[in-house]
Amino acid sequence: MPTSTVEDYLKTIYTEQQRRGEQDLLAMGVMASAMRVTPGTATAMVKALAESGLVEYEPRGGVRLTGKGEKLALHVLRRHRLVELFLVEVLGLDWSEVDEEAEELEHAISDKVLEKIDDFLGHPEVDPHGDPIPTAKGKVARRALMSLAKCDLGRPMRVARVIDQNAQFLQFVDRHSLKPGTEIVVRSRDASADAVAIRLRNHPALTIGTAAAAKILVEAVNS
Amino acid sequence: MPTSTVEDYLKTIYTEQQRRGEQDLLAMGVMASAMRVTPGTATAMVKALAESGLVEYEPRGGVRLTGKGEKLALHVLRRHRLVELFLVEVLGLDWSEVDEEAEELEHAISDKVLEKIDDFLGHPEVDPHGDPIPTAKGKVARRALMSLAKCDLGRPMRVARVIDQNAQFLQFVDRHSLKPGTEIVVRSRDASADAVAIRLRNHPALTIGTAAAAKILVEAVNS
DNA sequence: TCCTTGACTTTGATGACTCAAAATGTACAA
DNA sequence: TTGTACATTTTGAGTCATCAAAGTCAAGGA
Repeated sequence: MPTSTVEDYLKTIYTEQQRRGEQDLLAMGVMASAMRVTPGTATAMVKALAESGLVEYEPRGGVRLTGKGEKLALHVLRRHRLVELFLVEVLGLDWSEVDEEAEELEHAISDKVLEKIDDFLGHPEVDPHGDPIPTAKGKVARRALMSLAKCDLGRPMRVARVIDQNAQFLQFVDRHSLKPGTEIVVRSRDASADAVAIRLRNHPALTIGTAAAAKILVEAVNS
Repeated sequence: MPTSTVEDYLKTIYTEQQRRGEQDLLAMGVMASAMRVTPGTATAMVKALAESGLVEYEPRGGVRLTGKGEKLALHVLRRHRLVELFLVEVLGLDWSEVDEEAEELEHAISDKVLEKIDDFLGHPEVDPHGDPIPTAKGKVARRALMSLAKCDLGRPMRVARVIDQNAQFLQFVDRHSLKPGTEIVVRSRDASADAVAIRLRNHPALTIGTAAAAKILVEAVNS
């Protein structure tokens, strides 16, 4: 019976932690802006989470999840991602809008319904954006992915994950057929121009900025 | 952006109003117990709803929905009932458990998802219990139904609606194949025994109490 | 008419979550 | 060493929904 606010804080700590590498402690300023609350609010909430044993909090240091907190965060993430996939696959929503919808639904879905959805979808491993879906036991499949900003040049790759839930960006990705599953080759990079030139089968050449390229993760095509 | 509490109060006022005939004003005591809060809480909330123009409140008289309040109540009911049907039809939950699930989901579903569900289900008119699903515009199809406690004796009827969300009762109804759609004949009633004897094709004779019979609504089989 | 009873309302408090703004701590630059 | 700038924490306050318990009203019986 954690409140949905608590669930949101834990989810945010987990995902921010992932996003910023392993820096261990997450600063309160980052917390506050990720949660879109004032710094004072973040401090207060994090202290409360620490009281509940869900996080460890070091004053003026930052916050990190405990085992218990991570378990709950992963459960929330499982709900979020299964719901996203369900909305896309079954109800036909666009992948750019399901994050927002799932934001609410993830707090309202019981375990029973969740597992029905999981069965219905055939126990998928990733959501529509390529984000891994934690198992009911809290295991997350790890994949070694590279971004378009860093992968080998000239080598055939496949888009595996897009790390940005912004609807605008997702629509851009879709318009250029860069959704997970697409095969792609990075032709060249130009650091000065901050640009990455890519090529897709049956598509005109495309050049995107490094920041955008960094948000598109690929894996080597093994064949 | 009404809170889910507000939505629950409005839904309760609407359904209680329906249940108790047209008595116009709903007493605060009824409100309080239907919402499972103390009388003081009900009074306070109803006053707040009156401030928002969703209900009319007469101190020591009771409460009734305004047009605006009824519209919102019907929208909540639409969400609730479409979700129930979806859970039964698509995810395969038992009809005895979907009311509880929908209780949460009804507050988390956007209009966009709701209409996708409605499309997916083919614009159904009733939920798994036979309760009418209001249209997006707030129209409720009215049907002239009789309960097993009052309908004609010996005449073929079809179960159309079961007015009780209690899981135990719904399971009982299911066990005896009395779900909506089933054809049924009331053989006799015995006021002293408080009993109603019924018969279904391919089933042993069954006698149920008047209170249970009153919760099962039927319509004449027209053929 | 008066009193009792039961329904209802008011009052004072609480818990969760939030903000604004004041206070504090810290790290780096001079 | 001493400021100062900036991140963080603290403080005081507000909203929403709730309860417990005290207060009030109104209707019917004596």
